Amino acid sequence: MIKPPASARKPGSALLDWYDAHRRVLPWRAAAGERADPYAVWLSEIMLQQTTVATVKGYFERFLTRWPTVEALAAAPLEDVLAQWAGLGYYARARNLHACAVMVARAHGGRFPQDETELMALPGVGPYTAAAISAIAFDRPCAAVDGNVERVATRLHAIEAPVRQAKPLIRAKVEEMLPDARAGDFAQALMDLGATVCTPRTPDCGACPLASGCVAFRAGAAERFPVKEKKADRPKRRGAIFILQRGAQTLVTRRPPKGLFGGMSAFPATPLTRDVAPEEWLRFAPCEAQWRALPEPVAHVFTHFALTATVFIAQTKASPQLAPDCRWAAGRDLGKEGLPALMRKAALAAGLSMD
DNA sequence: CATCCGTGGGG
DNA sequence: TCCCCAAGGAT
Repeated sequence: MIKPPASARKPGSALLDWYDAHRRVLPWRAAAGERADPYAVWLSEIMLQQTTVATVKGYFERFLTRWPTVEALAAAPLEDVLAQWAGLGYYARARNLHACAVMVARAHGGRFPQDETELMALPGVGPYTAAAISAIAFDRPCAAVDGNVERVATRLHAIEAPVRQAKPLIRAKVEEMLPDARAGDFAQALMDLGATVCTPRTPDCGACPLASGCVAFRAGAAERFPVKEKKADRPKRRGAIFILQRGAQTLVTRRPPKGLFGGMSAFPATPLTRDVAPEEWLRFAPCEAQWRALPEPVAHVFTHFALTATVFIAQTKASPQLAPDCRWAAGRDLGKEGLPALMRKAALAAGLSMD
């Protein structure tokens, strides 16, 4: 069959041709012409929220190996899921992941809904993820608008308004592009294009299948889009982390179910979202002990603040009075505790082996 | 609706 | 060093 020249066809068609030639091979992505497992699509989409492909790959493989089905994941203790998620960040995603698995397994008979609106009712599934699952797993014509697609769309139409306000317009523009068939491929093509060609800094417009219709490119100003709002400056905060050892054991706590590191295993610490002056640090120690501060604090940058945490270490022989959410972790199991990256940094600074 | 919520890599 | 950001969602 002879295809008409790309210029005479819908832009979505040129994009699909490009996708057939340049699509990325990713662990959660089905082979060309095959449909992906909805469970794998959902799992990958949750992990990929605000997280790079390179970082997600390993986590995705480990999750899928350990919990091959949504029923298996639903049957797992939340603590196991959180431990497996440790290091990925945004831990509410892991809590919602588990809650969503339970909901799908119990209320939906183990099958993910195909409809965008029904998907959005699931924990951790918002407008983008619902559209992505519906399109990729079920080939429904939904506009999955993520950061990549926002960038592509704002360039195509030279949208000057800050993306924050332009979201409805962007979605409308993407919906206009939706093809009659291959909705899943189209959604992934738009994201691949944004990730590999229509990149934030130096887009490769010469390789772009949509360049001929791109207003920003014709103006020689692709890099100017999307227009961004000013970012608030990151406040600096101080705090302390307490590592108490009893023989080969190390004291860990369970963080409260919400907030920073919600539900995660961690070392006792000052309230990390507050700036706590050095004079007050020892008030937050889990017990009385000969606390010794490491000479170099641990620096850790969160989305909305930068933390400098002094690490205190102490040994104890007796069994001190401890808060009820504390427990002793075997030294050789500390690596399996599933500690957030900050806590792992602290452990390494203290010379603990994390294997 | 602005804020909260992690982390690691690249320019 | 610093800043940006990467397949956002919940509240």
